[in-house]
Amino acid sequence: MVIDTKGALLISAEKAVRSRGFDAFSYADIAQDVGIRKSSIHYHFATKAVLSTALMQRYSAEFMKTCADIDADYKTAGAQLSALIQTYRAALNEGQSLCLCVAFSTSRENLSPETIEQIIQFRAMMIQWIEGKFTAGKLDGSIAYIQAPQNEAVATLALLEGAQLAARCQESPLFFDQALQLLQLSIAE
Amino acid sequence: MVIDTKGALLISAEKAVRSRGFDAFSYADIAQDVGIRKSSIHYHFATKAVLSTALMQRYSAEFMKTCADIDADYKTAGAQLSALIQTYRAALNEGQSLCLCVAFSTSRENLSPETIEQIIQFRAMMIQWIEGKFTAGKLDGSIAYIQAPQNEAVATLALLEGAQLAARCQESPLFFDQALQLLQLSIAE
DNA sequence: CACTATCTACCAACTAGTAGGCAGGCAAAG
DNA sequence: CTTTGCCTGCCTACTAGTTGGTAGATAGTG
Repeated sequence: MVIDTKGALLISAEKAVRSRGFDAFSYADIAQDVGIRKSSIHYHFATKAVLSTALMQRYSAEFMKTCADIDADYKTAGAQLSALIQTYRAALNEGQSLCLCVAFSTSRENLSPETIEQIIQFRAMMIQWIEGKFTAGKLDGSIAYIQAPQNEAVATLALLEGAQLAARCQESPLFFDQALQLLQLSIAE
Repeated sequence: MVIDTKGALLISAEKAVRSRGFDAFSYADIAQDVGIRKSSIHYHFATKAVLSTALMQRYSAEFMKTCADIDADYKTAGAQLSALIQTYRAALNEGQSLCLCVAFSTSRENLSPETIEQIIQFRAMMIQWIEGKFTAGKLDGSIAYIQAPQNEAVATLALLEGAQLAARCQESPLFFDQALQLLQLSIAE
């Protein structure tokens, strides 16, 4: 076995949620994709809620790692923030998919409390990371002066997510680039 | 009959889509809400796709009217843009619902081509309206100077929609206000 | 023997959508 | 003025397909 079934299920489910949304993906879809029977999924993930939570947990952990990699690979706060924007742009997959967090957010009412809690924590983590970049950018001069780093961080996350939504709507990353252009311009790498 | 059934169905369906998402609302839900049998809906809207298109059409028309009202009620471009922000905030309904356009966007893959076309047109209309405010704001001095009105308009729509998503995530308009604060500050009413 | 991971064969509930009936209103024909 | 027939708007009863989930058997492995 090259990749374990549990992992394959998570990969398939994440793809499904990000491209079709939480309410529009079914066990049948990912079972076929992975190549096992629908009922066998329950061995790995007892309920859909358990799967969702595992999905968000994995996504959150991987994104934290991505952020850590960015911190290590880029020197200035501006370059780091710019790398995050590129990460969100790449996640778009030419307008085919969304950030898992965005895909989950619209389906809020049908999610388990645990999954919602993880989305909230993910957002909080992202806002904190972005805020850190604004604060650091003020010191190293790599980001144009910002008065309220926290509000600006919340706005930046909203902008990134909204831009993804816009790009997906038109199935083209053009709108993402347009929406992010002004933020990019305020960054001196 | 105080309100006709067709209208009642549209109202109920819009509420359902905006609070639960497109894929999570069913004919059974709105039938019960309106007080008729599930199958009777098909008399007014043959398929779900027809209903969706009607929904988006109505929404689009009403939003155009709202924009026209804003143009009539407020004098400066800054005040007009500010009124739009307030409209989006009110649509949040304390974090319970989203703009119909946002609610539809995540479910893109399951929508009919006609509905998608209408969403694209709605977005184009909004971007044009916002861009007009930035251009006018430059002239009447009610909005801080902006170099690229079109890109800024795309960014503003993305910010509004992303902020709605964020607020809904936490079921609180707080994040919406935080995200929009900086844009608000650049407006001198 | 026990454990892991999968299978087949179900289930009840729900999905959008269809077929055909029926009550009441309205309008033209007698 | 009444009869006839169509139209509107809803109904009951149904279909085929899908949903997440369960029960129990089975094959392979240590």
